[in-house]
Amino acid sequence: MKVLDRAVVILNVLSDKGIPMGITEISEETVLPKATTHRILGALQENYLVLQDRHQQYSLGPAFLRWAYSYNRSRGLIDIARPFLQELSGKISETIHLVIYENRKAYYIYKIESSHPVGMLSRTGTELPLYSTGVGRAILSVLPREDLDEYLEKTDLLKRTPDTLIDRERLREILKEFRDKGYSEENQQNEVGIRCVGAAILDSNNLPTGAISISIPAYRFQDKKVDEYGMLAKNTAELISRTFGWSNRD
Amino acid sequence: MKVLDRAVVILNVLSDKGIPMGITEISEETVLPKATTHRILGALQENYLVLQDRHQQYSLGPAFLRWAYSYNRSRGLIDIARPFLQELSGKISETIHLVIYENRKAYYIYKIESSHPVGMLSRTGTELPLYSTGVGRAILSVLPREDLDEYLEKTDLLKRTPDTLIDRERLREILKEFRDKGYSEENQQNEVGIRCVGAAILDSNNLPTGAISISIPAYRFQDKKVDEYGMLAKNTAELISRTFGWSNRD
DNA sequence: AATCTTGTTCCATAAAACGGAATAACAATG
DNA sequence: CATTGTTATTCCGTTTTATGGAACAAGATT
Repeated sequence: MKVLDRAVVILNVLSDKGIPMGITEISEETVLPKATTHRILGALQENYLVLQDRHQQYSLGPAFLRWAYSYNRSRGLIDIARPFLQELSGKISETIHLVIYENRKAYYIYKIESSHPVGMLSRTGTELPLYSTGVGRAILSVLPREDLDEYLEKTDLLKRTPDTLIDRERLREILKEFRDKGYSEENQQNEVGIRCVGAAILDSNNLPTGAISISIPAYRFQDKKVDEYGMLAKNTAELISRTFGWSNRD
Repeated sequence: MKVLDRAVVILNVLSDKGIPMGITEISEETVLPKATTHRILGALQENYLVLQDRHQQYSLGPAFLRWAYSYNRSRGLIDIARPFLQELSGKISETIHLVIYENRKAYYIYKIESSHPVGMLSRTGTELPLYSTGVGRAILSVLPREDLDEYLEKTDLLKRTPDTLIDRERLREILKEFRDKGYSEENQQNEVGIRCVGAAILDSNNLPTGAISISIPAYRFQDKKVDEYGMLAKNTAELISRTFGWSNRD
């Protein structure tokens, strides 16, 4: 795949130089024929990967901001969160999930199994319900009012288990409680036999960028343990949030 | 230059999704044959533009960080503007946008949301319409006559909302008014429910190098407030322009 | 006005991309 | 554990596309 490699070389040269370059300079630096350089630059320009100013000087374009931002979000979150989840996993030997909240949807991106071994990306890409999962509820609980309104309006609440709460007003109430407590709960709302606590990860804008949860078989997750685990989730999420740029609640 | 265009499409799909994707999903989303998708992804991977995890899921690679950094550095606009926007954000707790005007096109590059910097935007890199946005109108209003003529000639004015003004002559008139006042306005021209004021950032040649805007939900942006916010935008843009080399209007 | 430098276009040729279809690897199911 | 349904990867003859030397054009410099 020659064109692509060459395009990358050109972009790297532009990036290294840092200031706008003429086509001759680029073609010398990349050791590519001028005609070829010209053609590739033209294609790059059409895609806003490079810009050409009024003196025919080329420089990198703004498209990279978008891609870099995206890279930072997904990859960055895992890298930042991993050590904290490892630590949490040392204290409790239970299943821990990390999800990313992107485009108003949540996806699993990382998982630590109840035994210490680490499982990666079990079923990435499958969107998971916000109203019935620990992670989802944690995210909903910290959402701005308008966003929550929109979510509740557009979403069908389905009985995923016999216990699933599908009353919108009641859901609002418990989300309010979760927000105050700093962690969310869920008892066999999404899957029979599984009980969860969760907490949201916030960015510098106080918006949720993801969430973590601790999942335990319901039969051995007694009520009296909920607060203990909930606070663990809350504290871990807070540490991750800090590293992620979050500074203070409200 | 087909491969390049297709590669860009693939990267955009990955970027929009935000999380790792399988090759089938990518090929469906991009409407490219699977074999082709596979080949291009392979080439991208060799250049570290995409990463493939152990479950054959692709995501954007770290190469973009380097390019985005370089882009930002060369365009010092953000750095210059940031403190002034911060200051403005302290006075009003509303959403503030910074755009760069480059090659006759405008792009969002920075945003502050109710006094919390958001930084790079996910939508950065996508061109935004000049005739219907606050920032765009601010830029058009200070353009030399010939440039405006050319813009109006070459651009299709589309009804982006029911209210969008698509009459060229009328547009000319209000741009003239904006130029005299020093700030632009826009009421639900680009997005229903959003009302803006904007002001252009000028360089030493008196040409627009960018613009800023204040966006407020239309229902609480009363007419009587427009001039107050407009002047704030104007004054802030003027301070940035000065630091950017601009000396005096006309 | 002449000359040098840099950017752009041409076009026959060679090379690279194409994509339908076969195959292989994996996961889910019964 | 065999079977079925998915999803990823490889193959390869064909078509399209990129190639780059050279001619040309546009500025800049002398």
